[in-house]
Amino acid sequence: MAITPELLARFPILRPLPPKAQEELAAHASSEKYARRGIVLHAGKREENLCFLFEGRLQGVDFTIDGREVGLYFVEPGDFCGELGLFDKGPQPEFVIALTRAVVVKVPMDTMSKVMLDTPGIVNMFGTRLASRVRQLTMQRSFLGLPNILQRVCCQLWLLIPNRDRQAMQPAQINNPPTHMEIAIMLNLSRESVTRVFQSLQNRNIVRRDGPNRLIINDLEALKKLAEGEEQS
Amino acid sequence: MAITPELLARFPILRPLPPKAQEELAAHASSEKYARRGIVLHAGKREENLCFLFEGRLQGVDFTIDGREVGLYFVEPGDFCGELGLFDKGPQPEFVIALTRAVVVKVPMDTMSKVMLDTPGIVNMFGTRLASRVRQLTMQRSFLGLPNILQRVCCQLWLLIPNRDRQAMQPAQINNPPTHMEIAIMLNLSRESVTRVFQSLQNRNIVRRDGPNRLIINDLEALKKLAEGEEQS
DNA sequence: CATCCCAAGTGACCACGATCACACCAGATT
DNA sequence: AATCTGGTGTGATCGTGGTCACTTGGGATG
Repeated sequence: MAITPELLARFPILRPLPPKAQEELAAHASSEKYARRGIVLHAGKREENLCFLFEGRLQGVDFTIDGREVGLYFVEPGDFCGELGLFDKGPQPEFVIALTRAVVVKVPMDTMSKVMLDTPGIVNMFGTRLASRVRQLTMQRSFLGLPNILQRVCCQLWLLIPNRDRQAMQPAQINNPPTHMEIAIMLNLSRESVTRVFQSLQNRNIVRRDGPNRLIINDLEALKKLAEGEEQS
Repeated sequence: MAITPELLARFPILRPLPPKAQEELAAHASSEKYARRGIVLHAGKREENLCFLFEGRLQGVDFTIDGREVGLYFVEPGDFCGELGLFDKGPQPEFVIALTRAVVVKVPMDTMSKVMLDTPGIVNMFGTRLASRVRQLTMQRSFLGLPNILQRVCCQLWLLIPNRDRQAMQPAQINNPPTHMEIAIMLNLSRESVTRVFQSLQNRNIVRRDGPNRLIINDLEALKKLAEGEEQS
């Protein structure tokens, strides 16, 4: 399927590129669909493409030696993954898996490298991006330090809320929310524990399910309080 | 104290720089000593310097809302920290604290930025560096997924062993080893649990203390086995 | 429509590791 | 010497959250 420069320009990190660069990238890009549980990036393999997520939700996951899943980050539409190889030629460290049906636009790494050489300033964009990835990993790590399970889950939920809603403190919705299991591996919890927390949140009318593909947050205020540990159990 | 270009060239990431650049950096650099527990980088503050560690050991730490310490990474001599601000102008996300007396060479961020502009290719070095930071955080995160305490501690110990010794599989030593508490916060454990694991390792003659500033690893093979979960409790 | 499958919900049980409360020791500090 | 401090060592206790075993329900898929 042909990718247009206009489509690429919808990704924040590509928008500032000069039109020529966007055309160049579009000429080599391709789109791919994934089913739920589809593997977008393989751990251990030198990755050849940057993967821009157009639709759906992805999750970076690692596996411990004994086979347990560890969740690292979520990828939402407009974001991308697989960028590590742009800087070092090392292999992709973790898997990236589709949590829902997903549409991904793939841009070959070497095309991107070429464009980066021609367009000074782009390197910095990707640098900035890496920096924010480090910040995110750091924050996620600090969640694991929380002794209280409820708090951990609320912190994660808080992060899943779209930015604008989070600031407006208005009832928000999370599309394609991760399953309990997928949240559990992000927080070093068992699936059952996450379920129990959700039960508790639903009983208090803080969140509500709206079909399988949508989670409604009724009471942002309360959620925030819980995330910050100002209220108990 | 005056910093010579030769001194700077001892840091791997600065060595490839052209002599002029090294001189420029040296002219603006200064060195600073820290006592144990001294704060090298302040979380939340826009950081003005890159901090190159000459001697001692540092640790990146974050604090959860309820005041618990969370350990993020260790910094060893030859390495540096505070590089996030090079790409975005965001604040330093975590504290960096001296675990021992430490000597740090500070290079002002804007001097470094200037040198980066003059010397294309350096941006990439720092990009590569950020990439490896991401890899390291990811790996550290995956340790937390391990259900077995002993295994977690052994993984961490394994990482603390100097590269050359790790490959040679010969008895190794760790200088200025972190305290049990400092290891504990890296692994989401209590200090007591770490102590008990060390007791167990010492009883099996896998590790040995040699004064307060040195830890000897007698049996790398056994440590590796434990880290990989091939042996129990 | 029947079947399958996977996510979610739920109770019972129990083990692991946190917590608490100590003792001990070595180096600083006076 | 006497005191302090911070790191380590150790037992007793207890609670949380993992594990197991099961049910329920809703979408897919044939």
